[in-house]
Amino acid sequence: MMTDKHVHILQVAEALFADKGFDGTSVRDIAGQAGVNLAMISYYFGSKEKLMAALVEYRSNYTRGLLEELNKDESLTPWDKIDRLIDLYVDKILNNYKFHCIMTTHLPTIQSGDIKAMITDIKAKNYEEVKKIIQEGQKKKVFRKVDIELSVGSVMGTITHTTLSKSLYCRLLNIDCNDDELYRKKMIPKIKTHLKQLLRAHLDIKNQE
Amino acid sequence: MMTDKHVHILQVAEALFADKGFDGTSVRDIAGQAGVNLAMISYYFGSKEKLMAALVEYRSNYTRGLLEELNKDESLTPWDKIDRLIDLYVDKILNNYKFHCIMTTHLPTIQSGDIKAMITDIKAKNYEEVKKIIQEGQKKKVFRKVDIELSVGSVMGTITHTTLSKSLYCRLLNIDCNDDELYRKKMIPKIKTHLKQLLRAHLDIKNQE
DNA sequence: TTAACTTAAACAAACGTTTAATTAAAGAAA
DNA sequence: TTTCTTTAATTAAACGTTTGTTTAAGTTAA
Repeated sequence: MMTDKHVHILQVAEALFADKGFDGTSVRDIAGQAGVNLAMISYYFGSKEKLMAALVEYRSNYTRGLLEELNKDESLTPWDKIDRLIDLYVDKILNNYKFHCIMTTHLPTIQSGDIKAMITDIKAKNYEEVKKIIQEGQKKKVFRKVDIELSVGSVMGTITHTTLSKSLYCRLLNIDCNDDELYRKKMIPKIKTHLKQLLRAHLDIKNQE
Repeated sequence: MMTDKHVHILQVAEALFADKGFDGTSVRDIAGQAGVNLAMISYYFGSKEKLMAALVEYRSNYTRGLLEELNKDESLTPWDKIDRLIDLYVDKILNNYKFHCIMTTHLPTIQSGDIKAMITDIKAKNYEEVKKIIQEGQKKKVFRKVDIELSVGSVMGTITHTTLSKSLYCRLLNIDCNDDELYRKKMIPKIKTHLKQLLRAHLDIKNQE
């Protein structure tokens, strides 16, 4: 059972893991910052690794639902779906960038194969949903032939890059690196515009060569 | 002074950091795998963090030289330069992906501000070189107006994504995840083709809307 | 009264670093 | 070359912390 206290601990752990990494965060850090006794973490989750697994599961159930919903909507054109897809991912990642940092950067360092397989599963399933959108566009002769795996990779990679190289973009755009709110406010529309322009050129069947 | 032994330790540390992260790798691990005494790491580099700084410097001097050389070559058209740029980065990152993993994923977890600033500096300088290429193409009316920062980000992000989500791509392409050689052999041409197609559509002034 | 929750304290193991003793190498004087 | 001296390189052992986890006693709520 997941009480409010469980969730609170997960949220604190999330912020710490994102900031200092899995190994760089001690169970004492988490307990201290969450205001609970040290032993509660083991009592609640079993171990530090299982806490991580619980965090991943807690955060990952949400996205797939949104993707499946988007795919089912038959009133949308393929171009509409691409635009919504970009909006969805940019918002999701930049607004939960702490969790996203963990998923992309810190999880590979975890030695537990179980958790790694779990993540790959989640990514693969989300990828399949996006693939359907592109294939539908190709079937309707709106999109041209492209490398689907890497087209998805370019979208994900671009967004990830803006979270991983945040300090670089802050410097390029003259933003104070500690002002998260401002960074999101400036970057979210910028990334959306760029990705939509990029994919419009990339997918348009009129740009066939 | 950098002896062969220094370099050997750096290479061992690089592989371990890439695999298990900075905090996840102990100085004892490094010493053991490198076949040197534990105390030698402190004796040679001063501390674990300074070893990391030495590693970054050792690996980073190379790339900028290549970029500057590419930019000076006036016999190349902007499209040629884009193609060479992609070849350069894809080869560089996939062939040194261990180091690249450290740069992108593990370094943000290091608490030392000095090293972080060092990395941001390196990235910013490399970015400036790429920016010059795109601006030259725009000046010659070959490239259209695009978001330069994020266009570079899409290239870097795509390549990074293939190293960070290696296990996902292995599954999608039915490759044994442990066979690094095969992964590189299949992915390098695949990424190059995709990125060249992507940028051709993205940058071409004829696709102006 | 029973079960779930919470705690302070203790556990052994692993951590990065330092110490002090020893060996190897290099240079100068014989 | 040989011997002596000085510096550098290397080592095993120990340092004091911090790590994740467990224990056993205590509290709360049903």
